[in-house]
Amino acid sequence: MSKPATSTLKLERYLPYRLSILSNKVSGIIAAAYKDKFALSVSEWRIMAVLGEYPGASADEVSAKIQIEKSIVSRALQKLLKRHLVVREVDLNDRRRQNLSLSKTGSEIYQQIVPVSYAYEDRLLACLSKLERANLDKLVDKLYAHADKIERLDD
Amino acid sequence: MSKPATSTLKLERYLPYRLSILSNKVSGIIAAAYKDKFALSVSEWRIMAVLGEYPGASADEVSAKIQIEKSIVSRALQKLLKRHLVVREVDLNDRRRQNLSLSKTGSEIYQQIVPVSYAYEDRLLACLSKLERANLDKLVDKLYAHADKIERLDD
DNA sequence: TTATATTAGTTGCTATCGCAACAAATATAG
DNA sequence: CTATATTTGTTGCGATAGCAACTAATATAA
Repeated sequence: MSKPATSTLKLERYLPYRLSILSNKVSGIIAAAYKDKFALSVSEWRIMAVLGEYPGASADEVSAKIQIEKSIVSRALQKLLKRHLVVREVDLNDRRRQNLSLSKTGSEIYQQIVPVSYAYEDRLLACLSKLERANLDKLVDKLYAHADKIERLDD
Repeated sequence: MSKPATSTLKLERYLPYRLSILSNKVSGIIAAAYKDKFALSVSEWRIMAVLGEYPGASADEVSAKIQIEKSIVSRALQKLLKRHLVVREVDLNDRRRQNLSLSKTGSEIYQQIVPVSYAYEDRLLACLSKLERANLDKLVDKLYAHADKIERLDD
């Protein structure tokens, strides 16, 4: 039996769409919390998160890590620097490079946000069993790696 | 054993972040295809997708369906109307409302995009077994429903 | 050395986002 | 009926996104 000449797309069952809605919903909830409690956008918070994990990273490394365009990282950094949440110093071995890290205040805020973030994750994952969580993790990893491959093929 | 006073967030293992990266990657790949082949943004395509499934929907209904702010829908519609991909007519029973549907040209483009969209989905899901796909579907559904609940609690 | 290419980061520009204010039509309350 | 509230859709405006051009520093090649 051949396919009908005219078909429709069931948006609600279409995985790319479903991922996008789910991700926006989840990010939206957390973004609101960050914004309310710490006056940070998701991008700003992610930059701080990278610097919490990798002190001394450069803007370029941050950009690559969180897959945010370097111009956006640059402007988000300007805000974080102005608020003295992040400090930077020119790398003496390579003066193009600027090493970034959380300031004392930045670290304190970071330390406050980490448990809040994990609490949101826990709350979100509360609907899944331990096995389901492990499965989800595996599936997302697989898709992630595979999407990377597709992306490279397309270029 | 109590938690250490200082902890870091492993961004790469943080589900909200992972979902966001995965979703952006997937959407980005498909967005590029829509843009190249049909000069449509993802929002524009989604509007067309809703109208393909539900001809006669109003802008508000489209907005609710795809969870895109009504101002964005309004402006995206202006473009689609200008390109004559969508037509609209004032509802005679309620003149606030405007019934939207794909034009003849719009339908033709829609018919071209549907298989392309499914092909991308297939290609993305090629890395998963049938069982894994079913699992993913179930997990996303669960998270989706649960995130909705969390969202409402927060308001 | 000098010329060229690459890399880090910033900035200009345009398009989009998303909230809030708004106008017009309709629904509801008194 | 009149006044008020709600609903649909548009628009103003500030914030953000993201491409591309740019500067400055470094690396590579001749």
